[in-house]
Amino acid sequence: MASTRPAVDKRRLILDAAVRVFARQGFHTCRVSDIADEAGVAYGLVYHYFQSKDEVLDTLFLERWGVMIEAILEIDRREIPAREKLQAIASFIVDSYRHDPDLMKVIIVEVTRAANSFGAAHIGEINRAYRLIEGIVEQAQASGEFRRGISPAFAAMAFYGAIEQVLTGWIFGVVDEDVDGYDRAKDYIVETICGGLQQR
Amino acid sequence: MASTRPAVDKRRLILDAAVRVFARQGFHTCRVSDIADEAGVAYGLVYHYFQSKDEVLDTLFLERWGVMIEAILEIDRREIPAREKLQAIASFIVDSYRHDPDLMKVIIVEVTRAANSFGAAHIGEINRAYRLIEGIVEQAQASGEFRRGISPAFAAMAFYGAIEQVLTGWIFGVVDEDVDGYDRAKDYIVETICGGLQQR
DNA sequence: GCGAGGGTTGACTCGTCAGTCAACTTCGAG
DNA sequence: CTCGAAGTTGACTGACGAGTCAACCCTCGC
Repeated sequence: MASTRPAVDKRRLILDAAVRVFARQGFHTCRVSDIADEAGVAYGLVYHYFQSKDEVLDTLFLERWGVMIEAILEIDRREIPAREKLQAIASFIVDSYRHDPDLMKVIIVEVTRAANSFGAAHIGEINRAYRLIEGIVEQAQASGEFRRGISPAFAAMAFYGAIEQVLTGWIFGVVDEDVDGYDRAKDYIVETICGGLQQR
Repeated sequence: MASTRPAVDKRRLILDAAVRVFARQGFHTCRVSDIADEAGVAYGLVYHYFQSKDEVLDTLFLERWGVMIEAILEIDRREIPAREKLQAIASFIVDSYRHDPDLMKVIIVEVTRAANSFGAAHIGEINRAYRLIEGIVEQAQASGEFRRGISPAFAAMAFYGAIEQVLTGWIFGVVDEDVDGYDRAKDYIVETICGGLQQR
């Protein structure tokens, strides 16, 4: 019963507190002391576990983005139509938001879309996700499931951009998030990107 | 010949310099003195024309966003199919980027997608644009040009999100911007959103 | 040529905050 | 019980940068 680890993982406590603080105030406008206060630990402890304020956000991003990349890879391995793969990816991302809106808000607002600071630093990781989606579209075009003539790279951007925009709508609070709203959103996104808006 | 105005409009000079500085360094990481240096004016002059650093960015955003809203309104007045309206809007936004990439970068990165700072402040203006696009989709669904079953609000987000994502690709420098790249991009976006990826 | 008002200057103030560090506490091993 | 290492504390420092302000310079009307 005597565990060699401390009862509570303070490092985790700090990371979780940072998510809430970054989501509430934004990375640039919050102070490190806000994170420490929120976590209920001393100021200095943040610097015991992390080299800098930046490293806290880096850690949060890399942790979560890694999980997402893994999920996309797993989905891509399945033997299902491309449309269902895209549906599964949209589902995963929307569910990530449903499960932890603060974390997704931080990742999107402070990293994925921050061209001058963290976005530039993690551009490689971000691109890996795009390219995986691109690959799915490419293969579907080769197999005849998707029509040719639309660049897979642009299709991937349109798809991912549509998802992020919907999340942004929730983040900004301009779209209501009722109970079934999340599942409807997934369907609308996939239906728009795969099926198109036009009458057929 | 004797103009009552000074030969050069220093206020304009400051705004234009701010665009370059914000684009290069980001709003939070640049100093007011960087703007003054870039404009070739004294530090204090920035505060002669603007109440605060924030007001400089607010001004840039409101100026440009107003022009865009006007453009969308004008396009919406035309008697053309919805698809062509969307094409014209995509065209306008992409051309805005082509004409002044720095300004568009600043508006997207620092305002449109900044949920905690300027985005929240200008949420009303940002929403006006979404709702205009939403209206176009709604009308097209009523007229039978677009199929029903996709929420116009989500369609608008998907459309606008796709555009912003492509611009973001250019901003991050992950998509090459060759001469005809801009026009191809417009077509891909509209073709994806209106026609869909799937084989028909 | 003189005075007034707007335009322009940049040194300075003053608050803020990331990061440091020396001291204290906890706990397990011997 | 004792020692040491790891975990934890928070007061302090040093840099930095937004915003102020008093003085300076034009130019134009009289």
